[in-house]
Amino acid sequence: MFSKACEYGIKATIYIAVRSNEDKRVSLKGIANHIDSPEAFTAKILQMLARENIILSVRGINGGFEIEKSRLEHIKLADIVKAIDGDNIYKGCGLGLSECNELHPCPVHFEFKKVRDDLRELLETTNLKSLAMDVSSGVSFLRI
Amino acid sequence: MFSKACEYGIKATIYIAVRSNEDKRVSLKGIANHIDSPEAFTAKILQMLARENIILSVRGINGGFEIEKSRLEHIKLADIVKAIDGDNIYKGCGLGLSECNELHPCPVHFEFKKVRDDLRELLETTNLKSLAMDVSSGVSFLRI
DNA sequence: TTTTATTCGGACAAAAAAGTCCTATTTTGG
DNA sequence: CCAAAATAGGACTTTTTTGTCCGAATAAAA
Ligand code: FES
Ligand code: FES
Repeated sequence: MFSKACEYGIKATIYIAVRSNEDKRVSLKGIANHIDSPEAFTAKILQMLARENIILSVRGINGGFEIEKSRLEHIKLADIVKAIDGDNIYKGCGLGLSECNELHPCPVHFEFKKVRDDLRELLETTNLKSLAMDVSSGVSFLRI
Repeated sequence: MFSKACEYGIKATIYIAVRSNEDKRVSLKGIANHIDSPEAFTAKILQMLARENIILSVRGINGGFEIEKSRLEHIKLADIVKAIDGDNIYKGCGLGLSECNELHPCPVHFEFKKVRDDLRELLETTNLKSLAMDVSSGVSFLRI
């Protein structure tokens, strides 16, 4: 469904959100440990997210990653997915035709489109704050 | 969503179904042309599908691929996807946790599960015959 | 000012997915 | 039987994804 990079990106961002909500900044090492991801690879993904202004990175001692608290509920899962995997999952044809086009549909188009639109809806409406709250309260988990 | 191999596999199988429904057997070359896929790579995928008894392969002159007409409506998209990509798309966690478990859910589990189950439903209920009919009647297309 | 803890970024390495090529095998028509 | 036409399958190559390493840049603390 999502690439590994995107999975790590989502989990990392949620973890940063959890800690930012407690006014804590978190280091790469802390992130990689909490989401159980390869550290150096995670660094690359965090760089992408920082360049896209989804997270904020701070260099030097006591540096790390954070997200402005007030933005938490405005950042959607879709922002992260789009930054890492692009929007093919929303827009692309499920059978790989060059474009998904109602007027030239592939055999699964009409059924597939529903599922894809539900996924898009999910990603576009789910915000970081609620995801972070669930993790904080032990309702959901980022690893194992 | 699906691997390239799986996309080719689905399209190839639908095309074989179209022709089988007209009591024709079709060659690798014919398939690759009609679904616009790399021939040698498509051959590998057809071998997999033949080993899984989803399609029937016939060697030698006038050989090719076919599907028993009476089976067309009993073969589901899910059979093809499972044979090529496995069942991770049905069963796996959307964020890559080692397993998708209600009792230890990832942050997107409850929303994601709905979409995933809809996809599973779609794949498990869509049969080859109806897909082939749509292509035959010009309602849907296998290439471009 | 120096040391230390941190991210950044480029180059590299490994693994997986996608794709190619060639020979062997099978089948049928001549 | 022999030649031709087809799939089977193993070895190989290319591309993409995933992952590692290390030095440079930065910022705070000592
Ligand atoms: S054309 Fe294939 S999903 Fe729309
Ligand atoms: S635990 Fe992640 S989708 Fe179920």
